[in-house]
Amino acid sequence: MKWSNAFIPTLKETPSDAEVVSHKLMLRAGLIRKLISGVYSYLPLGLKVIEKVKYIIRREMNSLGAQEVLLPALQPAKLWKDSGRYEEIGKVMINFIDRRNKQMILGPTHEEVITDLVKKDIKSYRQLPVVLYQIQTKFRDEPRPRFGVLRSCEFIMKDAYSFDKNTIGLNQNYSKMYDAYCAIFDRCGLKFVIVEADPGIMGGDMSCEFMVLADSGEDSILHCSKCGYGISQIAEAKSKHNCPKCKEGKFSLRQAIEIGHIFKLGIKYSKPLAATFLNEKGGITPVVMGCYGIGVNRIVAAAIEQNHDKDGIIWPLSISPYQAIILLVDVSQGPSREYANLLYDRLDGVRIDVLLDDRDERAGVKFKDADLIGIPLQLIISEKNLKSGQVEIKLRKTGEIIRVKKEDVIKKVKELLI
RNA sequence: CGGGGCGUGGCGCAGCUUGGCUAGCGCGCUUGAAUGGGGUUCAAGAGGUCGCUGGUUCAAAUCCAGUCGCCCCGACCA
Repeated sequence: MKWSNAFIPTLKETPSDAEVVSHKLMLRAGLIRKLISGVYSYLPLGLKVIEKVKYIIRREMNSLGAQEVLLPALQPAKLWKDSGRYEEIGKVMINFIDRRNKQMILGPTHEEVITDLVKKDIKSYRQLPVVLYQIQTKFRDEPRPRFGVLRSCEFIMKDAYSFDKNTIGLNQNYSKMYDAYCAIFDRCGLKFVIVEADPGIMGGDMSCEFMVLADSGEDSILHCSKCGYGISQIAEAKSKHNCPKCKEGKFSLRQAIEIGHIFKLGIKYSKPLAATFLNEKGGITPVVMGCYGIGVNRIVAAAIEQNHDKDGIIWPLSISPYQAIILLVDVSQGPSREYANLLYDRLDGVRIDVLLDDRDERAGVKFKDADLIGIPLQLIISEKNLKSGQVEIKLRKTGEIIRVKKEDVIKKVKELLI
């Protein structure tokens, strides 16, 4: 993409309604814009990051044998009355009457719908286990949306559901998901901790939360700096001083952002919604469920919370909107522009996703914007460099500048992108 | 929902306490010129019913009431 005809509106100053760093930078770097409180539009750069995160999630889900589906956001309220959660969830659920006078809701989560789906087609233990997932927009009328996309009323979630014939099967799927979640967050470049949590209204026997330590986090957790063991603050008293697991590390209260949560649901939904199958002995048994969620928008915000400096975002390579940005610091129509275009085409030819800053702006503006939007590699092209047959490659993360000969640029870029 | 704060061109703000001529500043935007490696300079422009409604007054961005919106703390967070 060439910046001169792209929609990447960066801001020099932070809009006054942003408080936390990820929100400020997402606005300034032109990733998002607010429509109303708790509802955001994703601009091209923001959407690209979302898509990168989705790609990583899909790869990991598919490789553990989960299959992708897409469930409706529009749902009948009756389904929720049947499961017993209608009253429980209350005002958070967006509720309305359709033209046939039928009470409808916009899905805040999908246990009910998926259970209903599966029960109609799964009749025998021979059809189990099944693991399904989707990446979809959830709607929650939050009492207090805040911190940009960290708590919003409309957000993208990956939710997966496992269906097993017994607890042994559930435990296996839960454990596979646990591993996949670690892989996903690792690949997204996040440092995270896993805490035992309170399943809350979701129900079930146990749950684990995947948390990114960040001052702006809304959740408090107790975390052992030595062995990494953690528990969510709600689940246990905060009186403990030493880690209950390794007995050595200090147990300290930390703020964190919840980016994933996995639950062993058991028969909490399958029983009331009558999702049953015939077991080996011909008995009618409810399916044993697990459910596994990831906040896709939150991964983006959390990645920024963990990877930024005073100049802007520092994207982990795996989720960066572009892999490299070419900075044409001379504005003239001369050889440097020709070379920048040539390099752009060549990188494009070897499938490197590159942004060419060919705007009629001064060098300073381009440097500032490049730092702000945080693309890992900055390829700096100028008359000065070209005279000595060179291109500068600046690493956003360290600020290190590598000078390479023109003919070696592609090779070096490939090398740096590994 | 309780407490607090804020709404003035696209963005950031001043003016409001103590009402008074054509409502200001910085950035951005348009045009021209110069400049050209870390948010360039000069000149000329465009752009605002001061969130909205009502009230007080000769006169309201400014005072009063209501209302809408936004942010923060708390409650809540499946």
